[in-house]
Amino acid sequence: MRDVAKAAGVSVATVSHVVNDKPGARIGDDARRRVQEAVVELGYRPNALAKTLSQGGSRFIGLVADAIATTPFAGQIIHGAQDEAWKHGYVLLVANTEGNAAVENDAIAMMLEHQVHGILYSTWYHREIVVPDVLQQVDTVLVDCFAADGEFPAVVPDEEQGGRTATEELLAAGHRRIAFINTTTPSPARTGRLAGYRAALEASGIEMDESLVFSAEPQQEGGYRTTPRILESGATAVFCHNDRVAMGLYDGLREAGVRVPEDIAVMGFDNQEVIAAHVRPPLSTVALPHYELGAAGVRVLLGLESDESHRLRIACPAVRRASV
Amino acid sequence: MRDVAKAAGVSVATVSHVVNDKPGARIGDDARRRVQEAVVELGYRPNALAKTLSQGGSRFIGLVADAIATTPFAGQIIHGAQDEAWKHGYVLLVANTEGNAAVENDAIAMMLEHQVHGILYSTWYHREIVVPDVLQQVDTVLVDCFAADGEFPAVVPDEEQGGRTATEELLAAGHRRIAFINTTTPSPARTGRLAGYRAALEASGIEMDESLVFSAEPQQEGGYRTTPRILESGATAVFCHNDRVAMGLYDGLREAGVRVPEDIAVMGFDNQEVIAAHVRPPLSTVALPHYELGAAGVRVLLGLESDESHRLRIACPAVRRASV
DNA sequence: TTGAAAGCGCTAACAC
DNA sequence: GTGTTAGCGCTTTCAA
Repeated sequence: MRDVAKAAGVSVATVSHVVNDKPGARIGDDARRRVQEAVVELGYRPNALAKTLSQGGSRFIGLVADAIATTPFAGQIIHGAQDEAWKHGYVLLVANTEGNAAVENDAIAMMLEHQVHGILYSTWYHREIVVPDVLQQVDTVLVDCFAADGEFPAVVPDEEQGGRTATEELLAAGHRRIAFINTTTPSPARTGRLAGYRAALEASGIEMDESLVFSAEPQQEGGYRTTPRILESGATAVFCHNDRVAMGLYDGLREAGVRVPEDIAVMGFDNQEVIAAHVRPPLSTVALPHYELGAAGVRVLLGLESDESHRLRIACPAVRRASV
Repeated sequence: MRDVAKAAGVSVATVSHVVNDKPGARIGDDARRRVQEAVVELGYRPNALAKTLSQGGSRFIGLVADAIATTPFAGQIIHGAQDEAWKHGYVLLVANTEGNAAVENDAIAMMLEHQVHGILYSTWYHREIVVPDVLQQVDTVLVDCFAADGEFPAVVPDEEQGGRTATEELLAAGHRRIAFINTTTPSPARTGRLAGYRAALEASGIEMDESLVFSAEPQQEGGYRTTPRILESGATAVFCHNDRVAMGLYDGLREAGVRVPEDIAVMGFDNQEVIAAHVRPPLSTVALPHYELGAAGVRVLLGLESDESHRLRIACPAVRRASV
């Protein structure tokens, strides 16, 4: 910057004013032009760190994720967070902890030392967590998770609406006898999606038949194993707790010679690209709004959006393909 | 830091020395203790940015990725890069461009302004690229991609060794008539894996039968459609260009009533978790070493590792499951 | 309309 | 052993 000033024959203060296009600064057209020329001439780039130091308060937002490597989900959260952060002139500092508490602490310490404006603490599936102590020291928003006492603002997927949506898709296709393969794992997803399923049936005036609700491990295996009972139940449509279960169900159905969607309609949940878009037939499902979760996270961190309840629920939209 | 100095009754220089545990600095036990107490007392955290400013040269490494959101692969590169960077006291600045050149330029500019030590430029699948101009201004290493003229150091998967490994797995299981479903897309993966397949057969003294090499789109659909021809070929084993093709082949095989691995063995490539580990039977495959790619990338960036050819090839290990 | 100078939090050379 | 001081690159009064 000094060099630029020298080259343009002005002071560093003037350079600062023109490169930042300071509002209340009257700079002569001539000086301004000379500075701009010098800038390109010398290939000058401001030093963001020095700027931060002198202004106090950086433009960093920290994002700590527990499973960047193992699922595509974290990637979408990062993507959403980053787009939104950039939009407001912030930059993401990402740390991957793979669930290790020590790493997590180091990561957060490192972020604090880098003067992050705030931290987004995210998990790869929606759940309740206990928040690490260090986070008390900094503005934090929970993404895809929440604290028991609600002491931190959180952004989560709207599981119930998602379950309702999935069921409604099936209802809209004319089905009345709709099975639901729920997960065996206690989680907001389990209770929320079930509540949504119930709500949708009720809204359609269909009486809930408990024998149509099954439990299975939330993997392919679970869906596969449930197939015989689905077939016996006389259901004409199945809402699966997630896409992987649906994939297992596909396997079972195929072995039994039952066609999708002609003989039975299938609805998934999660919209896991590699699976949903590419099984045969492509799976209709409900998307987990990871991108939006990340984006909304930075919005609440920056105070641009908020929710009285401290728990912002993001809608899970239906993704129609060919299994319904 | 001033506060700590005051509280401990010493100078800031002394504080600096003890918090950084400076080697050639003789500090009295007493003073050291007082400083440490003051540090915890006041909850002092060094300002990493100020440190950077004063030392010149930051501890940031930039990682620009083209598809964080759409594949789990980028996540693994990030993870590997981050672990390795941390090991050397560096921190990752991540930017996701989703292939958009403008975004990419902004991202790189932002990194430069943050004084990154260097940049890792990565793509989600192995390919040749033309490197953006800005990267001339900074130490760069290409990860999972390479420049035509080899002007930048690159770290890529060893496709040929991978193809050889996959074929050897099948050979080791006693197969002699091994089909290969290659991709239709020109790429290092296509030529490399084929070369590896050839090399493995040759090393086993098996004459190459060109009619056993098929071409298919690198998706489920491609694998599915190739099934009839595989069946006609009389092959007892199939090496698929990737896991998705294998997944499609599974579908075709199942419909034809052919069992894996009893009637035919299948080998994939990529080790795409969601697919490979969960199809039925679990798919044996060869892993793309994304984690290692990221880690090796920072190593060469930091000058810890290098390759005369400017193209470091990382091994693709076999992952044995139940399809062979 | 422009420039001088103080200060952001820290390190490093050197003096004491 | 420990303190003084001069920067690091920038912003921001305030004076000229």
